[in-house]
This record gives sequence, structure tokens and C-alpha cells, in this order.
Amino acid sequence: MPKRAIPAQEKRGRPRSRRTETAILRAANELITSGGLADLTMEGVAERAGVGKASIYRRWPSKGALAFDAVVGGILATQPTPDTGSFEGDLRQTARSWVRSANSPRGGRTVAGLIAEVQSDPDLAKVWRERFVSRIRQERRPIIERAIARGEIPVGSDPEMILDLLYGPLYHRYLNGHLALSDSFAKELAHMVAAAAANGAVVRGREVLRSRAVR
Amino acid sequence: MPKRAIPAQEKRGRPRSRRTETAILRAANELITSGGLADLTMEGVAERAGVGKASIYRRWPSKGALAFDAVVGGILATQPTPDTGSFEGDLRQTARSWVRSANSPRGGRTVAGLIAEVQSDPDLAKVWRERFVSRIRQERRPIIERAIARGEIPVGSDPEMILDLLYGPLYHRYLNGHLALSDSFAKELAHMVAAAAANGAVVRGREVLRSRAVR
Amino acid sequence: MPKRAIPAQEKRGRPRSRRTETAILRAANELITSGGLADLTMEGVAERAGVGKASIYRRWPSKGALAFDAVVGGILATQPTPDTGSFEGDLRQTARSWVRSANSPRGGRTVAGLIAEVQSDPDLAKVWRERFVSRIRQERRPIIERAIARGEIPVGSDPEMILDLLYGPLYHRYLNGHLALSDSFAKELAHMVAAAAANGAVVRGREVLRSRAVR
Amino acid sequence: MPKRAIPAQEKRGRPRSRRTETAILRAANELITSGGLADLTMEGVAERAGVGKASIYRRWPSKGALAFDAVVGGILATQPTPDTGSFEGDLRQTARSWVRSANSPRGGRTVAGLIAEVQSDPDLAKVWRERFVSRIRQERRPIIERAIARGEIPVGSDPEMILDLLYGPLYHRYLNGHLALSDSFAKELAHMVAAAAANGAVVRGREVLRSRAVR
DNA sequence: TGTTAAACGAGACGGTACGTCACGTCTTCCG
DNA sequence: CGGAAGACGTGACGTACCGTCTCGTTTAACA
Repeated sequence: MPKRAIPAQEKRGRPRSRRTETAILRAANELITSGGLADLTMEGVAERAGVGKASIYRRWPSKGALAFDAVVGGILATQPTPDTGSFEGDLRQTARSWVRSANSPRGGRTVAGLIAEVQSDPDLAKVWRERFVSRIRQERRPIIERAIARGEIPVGSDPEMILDLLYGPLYHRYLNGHLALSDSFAKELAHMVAAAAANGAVVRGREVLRSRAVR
Repeated sequence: MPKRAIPAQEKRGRPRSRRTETAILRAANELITSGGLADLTMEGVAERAGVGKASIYRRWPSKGALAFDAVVGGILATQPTPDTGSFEGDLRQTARSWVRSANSPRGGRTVAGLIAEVQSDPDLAKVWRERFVSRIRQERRPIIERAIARGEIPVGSDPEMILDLLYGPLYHRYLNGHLALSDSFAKELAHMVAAAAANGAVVRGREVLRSRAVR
Repeated sequence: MPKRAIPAQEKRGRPRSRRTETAILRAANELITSGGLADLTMEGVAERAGVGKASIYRRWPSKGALAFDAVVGGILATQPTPDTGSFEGDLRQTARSWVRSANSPRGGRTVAGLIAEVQSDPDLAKVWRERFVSRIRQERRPIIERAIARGEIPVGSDPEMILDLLYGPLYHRYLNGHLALSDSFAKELAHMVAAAAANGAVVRGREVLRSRAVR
Repeated sequence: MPKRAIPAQEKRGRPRSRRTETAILRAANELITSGGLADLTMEGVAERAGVGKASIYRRWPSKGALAFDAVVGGILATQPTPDTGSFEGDLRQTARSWVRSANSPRGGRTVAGLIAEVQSDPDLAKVWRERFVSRIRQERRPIIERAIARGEIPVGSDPEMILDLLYGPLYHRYLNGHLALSDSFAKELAHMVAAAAANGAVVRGREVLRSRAVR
């Protein structure tokens, strides 16, 4: 977890330099987009940033945490929540822009590298969940809420399930590469998810689908 | 890619010892289930197997390839394709047994480690796709075919899409950990996928959903 | 060399704090006697003294210089020049008390550490010579002068040579550890040095032995 | 302690390469003679020798141990035991050649650096005593034995004391630098030691002076 | 008595070297 | 001649201190 997540400057003494931090983040970002997260080394970042290794470790406990901060802001910025006027349109738009960024030659595999990193670093996993996955999901909730308000899907539809139904298949193809992450896949996926949401919940009547957060 | 995939023993001289191979695979398996794939080292395997490092590299080109062979057979064996008599029942059964093995304390995270490894090793990625992902998907196709035969879902339903709709959300929660991989999630997911398959394709008439394999 | 050797307070502003200086010296002393000079670090001293590193560097240019000031005063104080009434008695007394302090479990190796430090720090070497070695030698000269006055050794005996003959073997065993620094060694050494001083110069007649200081 | 002191090749597998060892020793030697022992770094040696750091650590546990092996052979070779026909002549010759090598601009301070290193490394100290100090002393014993045989000094004279009387003052000036290590000092020192040996023991009659080795 | 400049504690900074680890390759000798 | 043993060069790791520097905060002497 990046230490800057703890903003309190309790101690006296020389404060952390913003210049140093920016230099590190920029260097890390450049190395990641040019060579992938596997080519990122703390020594490489230190050298390119003109910074001592200790200055990196003072801020980030691991390569993954640094990569996260170097990269996630940019990713989040390029993925706004669409509002097309229809549920399926919103889903389609969301999937399409996700597919596009996953296919981008520069940085398209960055998220894959981060997810890989997350699998062996519990601390990073927590940050990943809270500051990336959950955050995007939170941002996307209005899509479901508006769909309910419009009467496109039943009241009580489980937003978590709907989001998993949308993002799950996208990430699945992204990480396993068994099938193309094409634009048409995005379109058809959106259609299927819309159908599931519209009809899936009805079968169970008024009952609300529930999923509980874990950990 | 494990070289034993090339079974031909062209050369003369002493053939590769099966005992050596088994010892390596067993050692690798033990290390993976006890400490996770991140703790697996070639040196550790060599020592535990009582084997020279060269004997490992003679057979497997990378840690990931070895781990794959050490682990995938067992995983495949524990995930038979169910035949419950109904589409949703088959999906539910599939999801449930997947969830169960993902939650197993020993080895539950092994697949996560392999997927992580795959992200930075194109050769391994190919093996992973062909010998794990695609293989399981192939094995699961009868579920869809039987559902079509029973008339539960339209003729022309895209099996790839249906499988992605099922496995995608499972892997999504498994790798990101944002929500619990519970039994009830498996049940509800199966329900939603069934609803999508039953209604999604219908909306678009007779048109067949298509997805093309990539790479 | 401690900058406090230059007492002039030309500047305005807050003067150097005596409390700070004492805290540093005490901390250094404690660390040296507890762990040897090799374990002494500027950061350790700063922390233990509750002092900024800059406050140390403001006063002492190097670890060795600080150690010197932290330690030498105490050493000099415990080694008075004896006056037993005979030349050999004085030598014996000198050697014995030297041996005793070299064998003391706390601090017995401190001088060894300082001599080690001195070998790679010319500035410290100068301080060491002028404020420790030469000072002790100066203090011990009365032993030789009284011996001449008593007629125990020839007029014109070289005090430098005699002191080297006494201290040389002591330090030699102390630093190399090839033989015990025992009390009986001190006694026998004193006897040999007395014999040398009484007879060595005589052989060469009235000629005065000379040695010149260097550097 | 250099591991090559244990010559037994018990294990199988690739044996230590002599080429690597020589390269390391040569690199170390060059760095020491060009910059002093304080400038010697393991990384520097590795780079200059074209060798991995691990290959150094595999053989020598510390910088001091490496320096010892890189340097001591050459030193021992340049200091033969003289045989001039007289006790004082032998002592003088010994002291003179010692002085000369201590004053040599290249490598003259190397022994000082090693003695410094020895003060904070007990393992190295043992090697130093056994393979340098004691060894030279052993080689010099014939000087005393021949002097006894010639009747220049009493039977039962303590060779350890005589050697300390000779080497002690030399090392004392060498390490402390309080007075010049001149040729004339060597001469006068030899004279004093001869006088002490001739007269010192006599005073105490037949009694044999004794010193016991320690540790 | 208020101003002011240096000393203060704290600790961040760019560095260097440390000693360790695992990599993938290469070499030796045993069976 | 296959295979265990393990040495090899490589390169990154994370740590420890170095000596310098920048913060705000005292604090004593000057004005």
C-alpha cells in the first residue's frame, strides 16, 4: 500500500519531496509502458528517476504498489461511465471502451501485469480491490440505477452480479487470450448481460439477489 | 512448453529417466501446494527432487511450464462435466464445483498463480490456452448442446459466449477478490447465465452469435 | 578533529549547546564500550543522543574524531606516570597498568579500534599522534629523566627509543594477539627494557642516540 | 578464513575454478596496491576480475580474508631471514628490510590496513596470527638459536620476548606514525635489542624467561 | 523587548556497497 | 553417456549508513 495513502504529516523534519515522487512515478510509468510490468525493476526506476533506491522504498513497499500508483490514475481517467439513455447502450459503451484500452499496443497489457502481481501480494491485493476494482464498480452503479428507474430491469436487481457478468467475461478473455477481445464481442456481451438482467431476476419474483463482500 | 510434448526418442544412448521426471513433478507439486507458485524455485525443486537443475531445464523451459505440468492434470481430473438433466442444473453444478476447488485451502490459489505466470510468458500462455482453457471449454460444450437439444436455449446459441458468461464472473471474483466466491453466488450466477442464454439470443431473432478464436 | 578546538564565537545567533555536545559524547561512549568501535554509527549516536545528525557533523568531521573525543579523556585519566624510585620499577608499573586496562572486558579493545580507524584517516591520524600518542610519551619522559639523574642509565639516552622499546611490544601483542598480555610479560618486558637502556647506549660510548619526529 | 585452506574436495559437481580464483586475487591485489585496503570493495573486485560477487563470497567470507590471501604471500616472500654471522647483524638486517618495505610507496601501508581489519574480525584475526604473525616469528627463530650457539646471548633466552622487542617498536612507529621509520632507527633498535638480550637475561641468572601463547 | 540568525530535532535526499538469492548455463565426475 | 552436483556470470533484491540538505522550531545575543 502506498504510504502516501496516509496523508497525515505528523512528524517534523524535512517533508517528502513532491519532485522526487513525481520523478519516480514518471520513470516507473515510462518503463512500464515501454517494456511491460515484468521489465520494471526498482533499480531501473531509481536510475531513470535520478533517485536513490531508498527514496522509492520510503514511499512504496513493493514493485507492485509503485506500479499501481504509476498507472492506475491514468487508467481510471480514460474510462468514464457512459450515459447513453438505455441500459444496453450503457453496457455496450462500457464494454467497448474497455476493449479498446485493453487492445491498445502501449499499456494494453499493464492491467494484466498488475493482476498478476496482485496474486502473490496480499497487501497489494487489498489496494487493488479498494482503489481500483471497487472504485470502478462504484462509478458504474448509476448504469444499473438508471436502468431500474427506467423500468428496464427489475427493482432489486443485484448490481454486483450485473457488473460481474459484464466485466467477468471481458477480463476472462483478456487474461486467458482464448478468444478475441473484439468490438463485436463487446456488443454481444452487452446484449446478453442486458437480457440476463431483464429476465434473470424476474424468475425469482420479488426476491432480491444478494452477494456479500468478503475479507 | 514441456518438451515431453515431443515424445519421440530419436537419439541413441541412455533415454530420459522416468524416475527423474516423476521426482521433479512430485517435488514441484509439493512445493506449489505448500507455498504457492510464487515460492516455487527451480533450485528448490532440484534439491527436493534430488535432481540436477539441468535435468529440469532439459525437460521444461520455464518455471511456469513445469508448474503447469505438475498441477494441471490434477485440476482437470477434479472437474468433470456434469449432466443433471437441465441446463441451469448443469451450469450450477459446474460453477459450484469450480467454486469449491477455488476455495480449497491447499491449492486453491494455484490456478491464480499460473494465470499470473502466463501474463509474462507468451510460450506458456499458448500452452495454457491450448491445454487448459480450451480443453475445459471443449469438455463443457455438451452442456450447451444438450440444452439446445432439449429446447432450453435457441438453436445457434453461441457456446463461447455462454461459457465466458459462466467462467468470466467466477474467475473475476477469484482473481480480484472483490466479492465472495460463495456457493450461493454460483447458484445465482448459473441462474443469470441460463436466463441470458434463453432470452438473449431470441431477442435478435435467428441471428447466430459469433466469436472468432484469436492468435 | 573536533571543531570545538576553535572556541571563538564570532557569529551571532544561537551558540552551540553544551547539552547537545555532552549527549553526543555520552551516547558515543556507551555505544563504543557496549559494542566496540566497529558498531559505532553516526545514525546510532544521533538516535541514542536524541540529536540530529547535523549536530554531530557540526562538531566532528568523522566517526573516528568523535570516538576519539568520546574515549580518549577517560583513557588518559587512568594511566598516570608512576614514580616508584627506580627505573625498572617505573617501567614495570607503567607496563602493568597498561596491560590491565588493555585486558579490561569493557573498553579494553577500544584503543585497538581507534588505531584501526587511524590507518585510513590521515586527519584523524594527526589528532591521534598529537593528542594521544605524543601526549602520553611526553608525560612519561620524567621516568627517563629521573633514571638519568639517578645514574641508572647513561646521560644522553634516547627517551624515544626507550619508550618505543616499552610500548612497542605491548601494542604488538595487543594488536596481533599472538601471545598473552599477561602481568608477567609486563614485568619481564620492563626488565629487558631496563637492561637495554642501561647497556645499549654504553656500548656506543658517549654517542647520543637520535630519532627525529616525522610528518 | 579462506576456504581454500580446506583443500578436501569431498563433493561432486563442478570444482572451483582456478582461473576464477586467480582472477579474483589479481584484481584484489591491484586494487589494494593502487588504492589501499580501504578502497577495496567486493563489487570492485568482482567487476575488475570479470566475476560474480557470489564467486568471491564462495571462497572468502570477508573483505579482510580476501585481502589477506591477495597480499600476504607476496609480503612473506620479500622478507627472508638473514644470516649475517652476528646476532646484532641479523637483527639489523631484519629491521632494515622491514623498514624498507614499510616505507615502499606501493603497498607500504597494506599491512597497516590488514591489522586494522583484523581488529574487528575475530575469524580473520585467527588467520592473521597463525598464517602471518606466527609464521614470520617461526622463521626468525634461527636468529636467536644461532646467537645462543655462538654464545652471544644466554642459553634459555626467551625468543618470544626478543622478537617482540624487535618487531614491537617497528610496528609501533608504523601504525602510530609518531616518529620516522628510518634506516638509522632500524640500526639503533637492533643494537638496543641485542644489548637487552645479552644483558637482560643474565641479570636474572639461569632463570628462563617464559611467555605462553594465548587463545 | 523585540528582532534575528544560528543551532536545533528530525529525517528526506542521492549514493555506495553490502551480502543474498535465483536465474539459466556450463563443467566435472560417477555409475 | 545420462545425470547429480554444483560452480559460473549475471542482475536484482532490500538494507544499512554515509554525508548533505531542508524543514519548522527554539533560543540566545544584539539592537
